Amino acid sequence: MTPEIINLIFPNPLPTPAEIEAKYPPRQLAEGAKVTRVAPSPTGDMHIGGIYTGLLNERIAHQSNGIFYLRVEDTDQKRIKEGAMELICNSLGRYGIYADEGVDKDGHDYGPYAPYTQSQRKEIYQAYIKDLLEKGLAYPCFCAAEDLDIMRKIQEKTGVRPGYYGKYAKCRNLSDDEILANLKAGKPFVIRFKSMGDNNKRMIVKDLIKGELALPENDIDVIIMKGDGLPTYHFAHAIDDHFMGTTHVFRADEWVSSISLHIQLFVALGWKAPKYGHVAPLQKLDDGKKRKLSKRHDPEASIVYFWEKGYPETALVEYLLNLINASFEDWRRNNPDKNAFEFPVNFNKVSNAAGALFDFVKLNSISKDVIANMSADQVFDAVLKWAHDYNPTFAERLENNRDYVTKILNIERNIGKKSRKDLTKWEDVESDISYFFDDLYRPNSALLSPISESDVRAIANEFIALYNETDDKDTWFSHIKAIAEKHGFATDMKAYKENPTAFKGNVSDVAKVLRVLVTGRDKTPDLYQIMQILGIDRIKKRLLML
RNA sequence: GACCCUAUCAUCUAACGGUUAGGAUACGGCCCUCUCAAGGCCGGUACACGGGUUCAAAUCCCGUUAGGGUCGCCA
Repeated sequence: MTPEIINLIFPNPLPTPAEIEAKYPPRQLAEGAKVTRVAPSPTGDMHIGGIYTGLLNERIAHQSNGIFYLRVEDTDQKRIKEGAMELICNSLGRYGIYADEGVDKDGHDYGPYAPYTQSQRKEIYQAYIKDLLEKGLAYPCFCAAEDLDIMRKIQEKTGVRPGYYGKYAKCRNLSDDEILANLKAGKPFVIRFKSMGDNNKRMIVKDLIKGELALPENDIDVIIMKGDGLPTYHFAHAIDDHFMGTTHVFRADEWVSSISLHIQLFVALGWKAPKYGHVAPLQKLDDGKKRKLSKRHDPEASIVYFWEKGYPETALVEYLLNLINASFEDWRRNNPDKNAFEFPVNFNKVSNAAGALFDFVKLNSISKDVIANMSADQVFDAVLKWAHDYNPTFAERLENNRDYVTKILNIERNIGKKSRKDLTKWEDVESDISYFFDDLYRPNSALLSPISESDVRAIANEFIALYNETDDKDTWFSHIKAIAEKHGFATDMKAYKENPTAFKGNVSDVAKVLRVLVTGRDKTPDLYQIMQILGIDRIKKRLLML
């Protein structure tokens, strides 16, 4: 390609490759240290899969005393959304995924390889595109989008592989004169990579997760610079991961078919490609069929969904770790007190199967465990934080009743052992504890059904006569037994089971009357503790409502 | 359609030629018990199918079927 052509393409001065190499020298890394990254696009969405691969990359880097950085892939200017950076940084930060280098929520760079935002690296990309042009490894293409659409349709119709390659790569063999004429005429253009691959040949690639892959060589002359002068993903990936010193790239499965292109790009640039590991995408069951969790169709694909529901951050992290390495749950059982980030992640043991169904049942179970092992104060703070964002009236109630609610949350909370596990997520808390508040308490006498009204009345009245707030639990229960006995309910479960018809019911039915009257529910935590917290006035009022 | 990948309980998975195919979640039962939860104990018709190779196959090979992914001036 003549200098005249190149000057028409890049009229403004650009740094030379040598200058760029000097500005961004290779990293000095300790033995075994790995450099990984998370590279989201600021599109205003944060996919759960992004947290998944982000966590994997972060663990691999930090576990090895390496570097984990954040790069913003904003080369598609059309899709950029305001506030996206804040969402990205918040999402990562919430789950403890900290970048050593990158961009903060205000767009400020930190770290030696800045800028970490691709749109600000235009000159770097262009310098190398110019270099490839000079070396004859790239060329300008003047085909309009409509022409390409037509071409693709023809290819589909005639059953040939779609794409810009071989005889379909019309601009590949344009003469210098033709190029010059087009350029001078101001015809819009893109820059394409001149592929040296042969689609009939296979290249063997070792994927860190999937193992050996036999991929066809890339023979498509992909666009490396778009009409707006910014690079496409593929080219930016090669440039950035080279200069930022990435050693390992763990990314979603959907990139597998691009591996050969990427390696080709690294070869053309004269650099060593990073090691790749491809993770299968999270799936969901839809109409009996598995499919990729999609932002468009599935609210639960977005990380915001988990915030709205109020899943504790640790629960999601543990669930994801569990998907990354199934051995996590064994480790957790053996190390119940350790922080999840102490778990040694092994990328060799990431499942290379088709893709896991995102399992909310399991997430819920993990979440219950996580919450059961938090203190009442911690739970309170987390619920309050959640409520501030998603349930302001509840937040107000919490703030006005901190001690009271903390006591409620402390019922049957025995951290480390046999702790109550009825809370799955913060969203559930309000309805869970509603009966502790008079304005939310709803009597439900229907739950009393098999027990006669006169018995109910008698039980309630007699209990109040006997109730003393200072009684210990045994004394409290002895009153219930006494009432049971008096009204023909069994107090001995064995006796009751042997001859159920001899009794009206048993002591649990008496307790049930009190429970239903006091809480409006037939299933609650320990009734004694509930009554202690509720206080005698509320109990009296509710028992005498009939 | 072409290409790549994958295939073990309902779900996530372990197994890397020799196991009564293991664990977790879910589910069911029993125990405990003032209900529920928790906890303890127990339980279930899982190696997609068909061919090979081998003394021996869930594990290796081939095919079938099924599922997933990719074929953009999106990443």
